Amino acid sequence: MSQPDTKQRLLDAAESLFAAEGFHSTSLRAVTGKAEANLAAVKYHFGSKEALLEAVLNRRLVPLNQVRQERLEALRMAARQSGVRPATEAVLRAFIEPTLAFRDSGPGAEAFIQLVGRAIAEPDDTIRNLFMQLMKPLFLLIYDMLGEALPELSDTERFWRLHFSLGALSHATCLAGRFQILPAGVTPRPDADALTAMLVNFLKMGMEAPCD
Amino acid sequence: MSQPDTKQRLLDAAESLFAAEGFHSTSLRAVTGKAEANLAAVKYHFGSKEALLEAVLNRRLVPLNQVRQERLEALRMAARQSGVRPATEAVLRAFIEPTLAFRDSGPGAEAFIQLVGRAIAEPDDTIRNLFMQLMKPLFLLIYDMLGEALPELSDTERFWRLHFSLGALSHATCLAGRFQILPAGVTPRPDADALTAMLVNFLKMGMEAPCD
DNA sequence: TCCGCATTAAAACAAACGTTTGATTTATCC
DNA sequence: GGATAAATCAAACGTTTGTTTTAATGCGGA
Repeated sequence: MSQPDTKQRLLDAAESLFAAEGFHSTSLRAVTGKAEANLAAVKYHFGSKEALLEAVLNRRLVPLNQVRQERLEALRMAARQSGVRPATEAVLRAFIEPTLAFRDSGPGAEAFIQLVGRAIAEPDDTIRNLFMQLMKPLFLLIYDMLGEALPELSDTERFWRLHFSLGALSHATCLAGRFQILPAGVTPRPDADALTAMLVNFLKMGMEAPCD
Repeated sequence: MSQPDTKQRLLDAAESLFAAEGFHSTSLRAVTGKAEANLAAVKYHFGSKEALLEAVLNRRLVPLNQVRQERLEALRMAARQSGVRPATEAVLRAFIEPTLAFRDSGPGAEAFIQLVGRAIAEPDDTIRNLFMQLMKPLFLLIYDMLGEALPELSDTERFWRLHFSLGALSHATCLAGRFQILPAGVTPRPDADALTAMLVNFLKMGMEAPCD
């Protein structure tokens, strides 16, 4: 049980608890308890609770963002070489597919995606800035690519439609099967492919909606 | 400054602070300080911090939900009497229009809508259940009406598309102009009518997207 | 005026929090 | 194998938290 490093165990425990209970509601004693480590280990390995959160975010978000960025850049290159605009669906898929595929890559990853979904709406400025700083280049990139895919859209429309899409995505990932309300005949936990298909299909039409 | 009742001032202060800082991050001392009331007044008037949150939610959400429910019910009646299915756009508008109009009805209302946007993704089960219990009838109603508007949609598709829509709405209300990233040429704070138009226009197309 | 009730006020409660210290153990290298 | 550094540990730090108690205050009716 105690095979990985203490540092890794702390990251795993923090990831799981921050996702399930929220950052402020999770005590360091709960983290070190779950990680079977000493309370002071957090200060030794990270320095503070906030630095621990930063490490949790960095560990997974940097590689994930790199994948998403590569897919978007590849799309941009293909569009420039072929001379045709990138398809809206392809842009959305380049962002969403790696996100949900990563979510299904393990229990820690699923918790992390849930944590990220919450970070977007985080009230605490320090935490939200921590997250937004990591997301800003990617946000501007997909905002830019949507402008290439939909040049007739006004900046304001494009900005808000992107936020609507991010809201839909983060809500879908945040819920993580914890529905209070579940009507009959509903699949509560579709896998990554099924959810990606539904989400991209939905957002593509919204993105391409004509402006009144 | 201290004109309204202590009870009202506590509700106003709690609403504002819970929305801005989050429930767990807001201390009762901050609430009573802002309300210019004694700390023990919370226990006297409400009983506990959680009961204060419940009162904050009830004060505004019950009347707002009643308006939304009435508009949805009116739509259902009109559809039954005319024999034609309700329009998807009309169903969405019946829910979203009162929500955003209410948001613009005052600073307290805006904070409240922000608070509600957060409550959907709240990690704490007690809080989320508190909120979901108030929202459940309305959720089932709009889920039902979307089924009337889009009978060819599978239950799972309808369920998830509704959640995508709620995610987009809650994200848009939660942000409340607090953007970290704001590209040039973007209107950061559209009024209720403009945001409603953009949102309904976006979601209508997503809702009506053909299934593969 | 005096009584009774609703409200407010000050103070303290135990518990939990993030943080820090200093000693102890474990591992690494010469 | 002994010295040096890394890592872990128990314990306490001072604050802050929600809650509770008890006394004081304000106020309307007999």
